[in-house]
Amino acid sequence: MGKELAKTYNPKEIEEKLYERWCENKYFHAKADRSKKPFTTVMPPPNITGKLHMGHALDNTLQDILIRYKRMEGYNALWIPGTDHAAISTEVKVTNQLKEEGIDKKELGREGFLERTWQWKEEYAGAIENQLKKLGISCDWDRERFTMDEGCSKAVEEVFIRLYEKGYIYKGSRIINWCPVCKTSLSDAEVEHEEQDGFFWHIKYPVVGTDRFLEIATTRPETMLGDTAIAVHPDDERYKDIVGKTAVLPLVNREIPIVADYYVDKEFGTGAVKITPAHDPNDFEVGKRHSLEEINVMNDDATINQKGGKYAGMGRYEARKAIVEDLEAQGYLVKIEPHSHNVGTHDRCTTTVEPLIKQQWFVKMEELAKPAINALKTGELKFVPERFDKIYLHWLENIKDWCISRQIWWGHRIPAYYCDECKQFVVAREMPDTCPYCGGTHFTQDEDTLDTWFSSALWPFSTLGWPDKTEDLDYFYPTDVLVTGYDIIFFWVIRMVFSGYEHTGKSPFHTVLIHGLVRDSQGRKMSKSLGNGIDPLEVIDQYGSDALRLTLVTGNAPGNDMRFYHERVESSRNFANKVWNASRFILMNIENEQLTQPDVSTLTEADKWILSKVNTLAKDVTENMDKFELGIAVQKVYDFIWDEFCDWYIEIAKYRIYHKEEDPQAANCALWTLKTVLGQALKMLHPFMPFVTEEIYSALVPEEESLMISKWPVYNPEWNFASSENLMDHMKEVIRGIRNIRAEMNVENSRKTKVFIISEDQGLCSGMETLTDFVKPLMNAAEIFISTRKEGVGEDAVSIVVPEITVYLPLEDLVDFRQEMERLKKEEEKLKKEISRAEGMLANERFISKAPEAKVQEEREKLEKYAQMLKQVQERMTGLNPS
RNA sequence: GGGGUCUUAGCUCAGCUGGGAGAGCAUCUGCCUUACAAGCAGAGGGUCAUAGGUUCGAGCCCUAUAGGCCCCACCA
Repeated sequence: MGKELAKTYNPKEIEEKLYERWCENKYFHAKADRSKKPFTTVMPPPNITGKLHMGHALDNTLQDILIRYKRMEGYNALWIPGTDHAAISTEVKVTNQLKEEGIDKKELGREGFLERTWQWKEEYAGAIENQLKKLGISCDWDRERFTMDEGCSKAVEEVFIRLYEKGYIYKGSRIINWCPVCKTSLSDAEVEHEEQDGFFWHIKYPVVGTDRFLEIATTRPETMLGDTAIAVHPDDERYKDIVGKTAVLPLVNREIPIVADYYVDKEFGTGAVKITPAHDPNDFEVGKRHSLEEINVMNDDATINQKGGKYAGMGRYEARKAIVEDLEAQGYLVKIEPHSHNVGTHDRCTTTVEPLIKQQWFVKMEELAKPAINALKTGELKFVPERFDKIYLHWLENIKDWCISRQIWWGHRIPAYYCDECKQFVVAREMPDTCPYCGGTHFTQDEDTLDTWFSSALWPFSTLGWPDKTEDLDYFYPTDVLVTGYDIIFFWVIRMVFSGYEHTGKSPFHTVLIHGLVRDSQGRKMSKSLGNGIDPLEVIDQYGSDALRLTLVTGNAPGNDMRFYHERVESSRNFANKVWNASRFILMNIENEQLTQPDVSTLTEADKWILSKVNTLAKDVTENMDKFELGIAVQKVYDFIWDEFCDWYIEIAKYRIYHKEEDPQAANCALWTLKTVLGQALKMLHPFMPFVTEEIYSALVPEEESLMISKWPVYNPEWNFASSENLMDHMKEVIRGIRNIRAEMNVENSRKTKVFIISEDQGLCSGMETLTDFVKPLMNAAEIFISTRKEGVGEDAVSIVVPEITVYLPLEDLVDFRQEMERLKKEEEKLKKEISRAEGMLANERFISKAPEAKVQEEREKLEKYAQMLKQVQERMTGLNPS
């Protein structure tokens, strides 16, 4: 900060400069150091699919607040950044980019495509890094990682092999979710279910050997080409006699059995279900139970294959139409009913997923899930807020085997090698020399890659060097807190936890801090299709990084979604400016001053009051931070700075500053207090608004290296001044009362009055006496008289009653006795109401006996206070009475 | 079908373990008072969704109800 300080805070001038300075000085870098306690967190790696959105800004702001706070508290704070290769998402993006250039990815081939995708990665990871830097986040860039870098890839391979050797990974032919556009299998978590309007087609199947027909209802008539049975409920009287018989599949003319299975719901549809084991997960299970044939009638692109006879080559919806037409023509279609049902779609491309039977790799989940479930029950892991426990547990307790193989190129290739001779495979770290089954010497690696979450599941320890036993791993792991949105608990958090237990024997973190989504001003999800996304960079450009950060962390409870709109950022920006200007005032006045710490005895009541306040603030804010109540914490700092420090203390301190020549010692007290309190406040504000605070602090305390590595304030009982706080509370009441009356009576600002402050409390009087010079401008007073007895006040004064004090403002010509009486009557009424409320409570025996003593005492004191005030009001009314 | 969450000032939301309802924005009234008009001082504005219950005491805990949002689930 130079001598010429801008009147308004200009973030652009300082943000980049400060960030560079922090980086150059390696403040973000942490290395293992046994003399300090570590605090570790890993960044949820953003996907390299595009630029960051507001959700990332929130996620990283929260992490930065925590890490900066812990760093200032003296922890060896490590925050590991990185990006995720985002397998399918990225492959889709690159494929589309190629398509725009008129290139089919198959033309490029695997190697060419991967080369192209690595280029993409370089470009986007770089852009993401720049965005994060604009946000001011203090992660250790020296440790930046990527889920497909060498170390992470090594961890992935190691995990795959270990789980395979343990029997937890297996290859099997099962029904999986298939995306016909991406042409890959998907895990259950990647399928989104959405309600869609469709139809129920009722079709009748002739029962062989009878003249009966069996009517079934289906939402997907095209799958009938693969029907291998009809199922009814075993106890269904309607169908009991035909169980065991066969029916003829219309159009196909295949004879299929009628089986009984408890899966069927008698009440639903017609009570008879066509069974297509190859195209429906439930039917697949039924098929297994009854040893039914599995007929796959679809190709990978969801067109009908040659098993579908005349429909071969048609798309699934085209085939549906043709089949329905044929059924109708041949008299098998009974009716069509509208019906809405859930359709599974691929979360990355929204294509309707097709259940298909495929050879895939799976992770057996039952055993892995157990310690992850236990972690929550023993408290080794906790969610903030707690309600996400249930979501986590419910998912884990119902977990099914995880399909981990993907038929795409971008990802970690499965370390399984097939013998070219006997086709058996070997899972190994390297391509084997000879086949253990047939002695063959030529192998081909499995073409498939792994689910993207397979590598991110290892993120908390793969980034610290695992599987090697590194010093970093030993020192920084397990990490402490994971910050992420509730939308990826299933995908990611759960998988990190069970992976952590399986491979390191520990939960990868003890706390998961969950946040919600950032929505637009109307509460809608920000999305590309709606075009309602707000670019964090644009907001930073307009209002500054600190303003964006403050906006994201205030006025929102953990785990809840928030709405984002410009007015909120504006008010955050205004706060940054407020801090800037208050500091500017202080800096202007301490320039060229040799401030010394005054003896406590020379401090005024006002100084002690604000010092006491900031001291208590440190305690409160620390407590909130430790409970992850970041929004509450920053609110308290905000209120302190704006309401207490700026609006009261600075105003009170001005008198001594302006009279420095007359009393340099008094000025020293005021300036020292201003500097000290501002310093403390800046520290507490720093995790939230790092730039403006650092910039000011470096001017305020130039002898210190940097605010971000300074010590977090700690509560000190010696700086707690209860009586000063009490005195100032009264003084503020008096001033507010006077301002109030003046505004109400339209007294011009230029009209300074005498002020008489009357209180029976001698201590209060002498305390106030010490402040008179300071507060004169605040109450627009010409002179202040303080006394225990009412004297020298004429009746043509307005009175203001506050606890223990009556204030008189001689406003002669403005005083209307009738009006003054009215006002006092209203005041009297109010007090009487308060008194009767307190009396009512205290008259309640059960309140006296059951409520805590402190509460009862509190009510007694209130009663006393109001009674006293009532007396003051009534005395004044008698005085006013002309009689 | 199961679970979660929300309903508080005109708007957006806080309100920690139950002890006299808060903020920001907006509105109204004065102020360019030598840090700040991105500001200062003052004001108005709420049956805390509804109905019960627990309690000396409920915005907060319990049970229903209504409406909104979200997640999970194999009802063809």
